[in-house]
Amino acid sequence: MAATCEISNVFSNYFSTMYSSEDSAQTPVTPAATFGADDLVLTLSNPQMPLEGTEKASWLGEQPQFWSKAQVLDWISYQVEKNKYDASSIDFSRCDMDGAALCSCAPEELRLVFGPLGDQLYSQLWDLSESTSSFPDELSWIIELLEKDSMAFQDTVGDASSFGEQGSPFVQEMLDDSRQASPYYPGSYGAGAPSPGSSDVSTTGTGTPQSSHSSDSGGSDVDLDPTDSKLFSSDGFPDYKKGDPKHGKRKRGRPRKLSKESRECLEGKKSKHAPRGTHLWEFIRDILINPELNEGLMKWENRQEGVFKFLRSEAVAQLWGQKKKNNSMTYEKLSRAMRYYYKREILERVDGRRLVYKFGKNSSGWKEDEVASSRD
DNA sequence: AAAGTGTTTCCTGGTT
DNA sequence: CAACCAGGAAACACTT
Repeated sequence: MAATCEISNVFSNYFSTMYSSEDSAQTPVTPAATFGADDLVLTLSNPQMPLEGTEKASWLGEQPQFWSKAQVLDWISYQVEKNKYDASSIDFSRCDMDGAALCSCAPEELRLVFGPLGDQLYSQLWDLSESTSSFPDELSWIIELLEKDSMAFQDTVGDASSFGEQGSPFVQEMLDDSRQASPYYPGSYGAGAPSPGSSDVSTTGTGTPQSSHSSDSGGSDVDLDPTDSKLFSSDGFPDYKKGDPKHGKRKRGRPRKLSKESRECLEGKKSKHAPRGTHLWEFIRDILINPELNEGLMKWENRQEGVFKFLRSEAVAQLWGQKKKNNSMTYEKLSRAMRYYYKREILERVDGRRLVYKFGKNSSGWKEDEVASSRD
């Protein structure tokens, strides 16, 4: 039980860190601070990573050959940063190439453009081409993070979970605030969210912290400037889910959030992040096929048939929300999206059983043999 | 730029 | 009664 909690914490911590790195989009080049050892994990777990600044690592999980020019640049700057290399000696004018071009470079060419770093880049490129070919999702990152963080969490989890257990709105608010104030707050949600698992069900609906009324998908938390979010939380701007339903008929459908203008303004440039295969059903699948992580969140009812069940529906919804940078996600909404899968036969209906779904013929990657083969 | 896709948000009504 | 389930509608973020 405690273990379950910790795992969930780590898991959600993973997501929050991973996706909060996106928040760093608008931070001015933070000097590379304190990353320790493993680069991959660091990219995630240390959101301060100056890195490409826009996303966690746009190039990750994709084969270098398919990288766009932007991804190539991201990767290069990542490598520069990682190696503490003096970027001034790089001829960036010659970096204007896409992945295919990059991959076709001979080591000497790379050396020409990047100097001593060239060799490093060349071998990294090879590693990546090999590893990414079987890198369908972020699971291995979760695992790595788990390994790294589980230690640390042993210490902190006690405190963290006690926060959640109290479920004090103040604590929640604090956690939220601190996250607002510092998007890099590690484990922001990790500490607060999963424990809501205990409180989640009871506080459903209203339970959404909603400090920043979020805004799904794109570099969002960032969309709201601090003042706005203050407005939102205190006196609720559109405040759909806050408590005054009876007040004035809401319009049907999804309410507008921020104007595109302000969003673009804050996003600055082209932080176009490709959803890249991370759909809800894949997210669900990934939790399920990772027994070390899904404990307490979901379970297989019938592995062969692809029947599974939500154990902590709200907690899963929260995680999904984190992934989408939308902390007002609820199981109610998540389940609506799940129901859309019936028509597309990504899921099959399992009636009469609450919280139970079944993968359909248009889903993949969950069968045991598929999982096994993707693992090595 | 318009369409299409995949949600997200809301809502009404029914079931467990 | 709360928590779910079913779907319709419409808005939205992104991609094509």
